[in-house]
Amino acid sequence: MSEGVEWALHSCLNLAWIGPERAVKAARLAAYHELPAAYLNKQLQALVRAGIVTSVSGPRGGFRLARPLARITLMDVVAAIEGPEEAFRCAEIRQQGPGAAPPGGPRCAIAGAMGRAELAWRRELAAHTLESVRQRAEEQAPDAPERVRRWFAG
Amino acid sequence: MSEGVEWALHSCLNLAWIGPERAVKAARLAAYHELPAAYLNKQLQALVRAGIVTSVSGPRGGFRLARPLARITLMDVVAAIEGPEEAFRCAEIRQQGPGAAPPGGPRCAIAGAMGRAELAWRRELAAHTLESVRQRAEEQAPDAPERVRRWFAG
DNA sequence: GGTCAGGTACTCGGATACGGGTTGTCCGAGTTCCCAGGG
DNA sequence: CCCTGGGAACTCGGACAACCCGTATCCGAGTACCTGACC
Repeated sequence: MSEGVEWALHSCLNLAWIGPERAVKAARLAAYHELPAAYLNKQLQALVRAGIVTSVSGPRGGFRLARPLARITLMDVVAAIEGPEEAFRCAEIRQQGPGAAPPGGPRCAIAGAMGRAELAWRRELAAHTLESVRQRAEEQAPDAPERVRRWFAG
Repeated sequence: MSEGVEWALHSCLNLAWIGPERAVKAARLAAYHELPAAYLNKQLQALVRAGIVTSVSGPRGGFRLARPLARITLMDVVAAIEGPEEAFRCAEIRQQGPGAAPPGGPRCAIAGAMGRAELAWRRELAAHTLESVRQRAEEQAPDAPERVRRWFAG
């Protein structure tokens, strides 16, 4: 899986802690974790296309969350970065060569089983919102929100 | 995910239908679905290293299942081909840059949430054996075993 | 003093290179079978 | 006729290239702010 997913998730949490008052530019979000600024910008563009964050150009521009964390699931972010297609793409090789199965039949049993597993993964991702992740993070490190706010303010 | 997983799963089912009496060479397994023979051989080597199939060199050589389908899970095959490492590899970026979290603390909440989702995926894969997949496939196409056996015999 | 137009600086957005990993191919190591020769 | 040794053919196993996607970067499009002049 692309590491851009991890960057996007951390950036969303940071944006939430900073607050919706002002937009934050990509370079500053990147500097907080020493990431390549231009590349993080590219990932944030994907979040914009998915409607998770909004962007403003020009001075005082940057990114901010499009909706509260409670309405953003892990699945939303993963789908925005990785794309909507499934990880296990069945090429239907059973319909190739001498062993070709008659077309029009039911779905390949292998594809079905792999699909169910991937569905479990997606369900788990869709069941957890970033709000729950934030709560857990604040339980573990209660000073995290304040520290983020301070650094991005200065 | 590597498409070699799909090839390996189909090959295991075919090996089971052919029966453990004689070994089947990689080129013949590949021809059944018009796959590149040398590359399928490479994937089968991974299954050998994982102990899922056994190999014999020389004339009359080839591959055969190392144990019954009931003792081979989808997880076994995926781990053999894809490797044991997790798909979501947390680079711990929160410990880099000005926003570095104090080391030694609990695990990153994001990594935890993603890890739970991936665990659900792995649980689902580990819960289904190839035997259950075979049963389902035979329900959908009762003549599949006989067709496979015929083709590989001739 | 207030208003407006122009210029400037700043940031996102998409088009453009680079590198690592999956995909694909090849030849050598090892084994089995066949065959000829000898007892 | 039976046994044995050598050779040959066949298949796996790992080393070697090609292609593609994820990584990284850069410059142009668009916008807000500031400045200066004008009313």
